[in-house]
Amino acid sequence: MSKSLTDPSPTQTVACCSPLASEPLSADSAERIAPVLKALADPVRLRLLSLVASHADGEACVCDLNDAFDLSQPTISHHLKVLHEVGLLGRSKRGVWVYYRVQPQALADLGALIGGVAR
Amino acid sequence: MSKSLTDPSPTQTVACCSPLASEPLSADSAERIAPVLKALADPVRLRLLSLVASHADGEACVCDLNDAFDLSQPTISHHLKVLHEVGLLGRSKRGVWVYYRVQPQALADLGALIGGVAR
DNA sequence: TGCATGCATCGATCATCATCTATGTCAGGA
DNA sequence: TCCTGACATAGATGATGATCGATGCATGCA
Repeated sequence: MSKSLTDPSPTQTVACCSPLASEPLSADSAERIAPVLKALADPVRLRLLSLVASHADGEACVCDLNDAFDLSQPTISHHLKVLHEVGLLGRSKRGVWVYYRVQPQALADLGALIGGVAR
Repeated sequence: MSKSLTDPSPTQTVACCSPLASEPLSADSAERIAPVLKALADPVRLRLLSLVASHADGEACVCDLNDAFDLSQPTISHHLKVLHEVGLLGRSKRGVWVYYRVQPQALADLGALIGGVAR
């Protein structure tokens, strides 16, 4: 409710755990990881994240993102919020515009957790 | 409806795409990837996959998995079916028992897609 | 000060999902 | 042949989620 606009990691990342296949996941860890995956598990959010990640300077304005979808502005805003809340996207406001950028470490941690690459 | 019990990859895996952060994901790719992530994005299914993956011989009997959760047998069966349908778990029946095993390549592909490791 | 623009929040709606109980199916043993 | 045990399927229900239109809140400009 009182989060700073520039807060880089609103929630904990997934850097907590060894890869899925290396040892049984605790119930607690699973409860912590699932929301991050759930945030990613939507076609629109996947494309949003990918768009932001591959944008010049690694960040993108909401106005640009809106135009890439046939969805209402509130819907895009909602999806960006979901990605921001789990720590996959950072957010900064400059003037009237809001820019989102990926958090590379969060993405790398998640990839390692799933792919089994040593942490 | 007519899937073989031993079918190793009921659906396409995620080996289709370059990493999320390397270029904007197409709408089609996103629609294909999201269901796999959605299958993973549940605490119970995360633990199930992890349990199977870290089990001796890389496979586990449903009876063992049931005992690890405070959930009904049909619920566990449902979750296993979800993981199987997206190609994350393989399945084989021996006698009265059914064994599930991870599909390492599917997991690796997914990890690379997210983590950005070159495919 | 007043207005337009960029984005977030609110409240509603329809769809999807996790879970349950009940039941079906199939294999093995008495 | 009948029964038991292992697992899947069916149908119902309460919860969560994706989306929208309406509205609120800043910022910058005239």
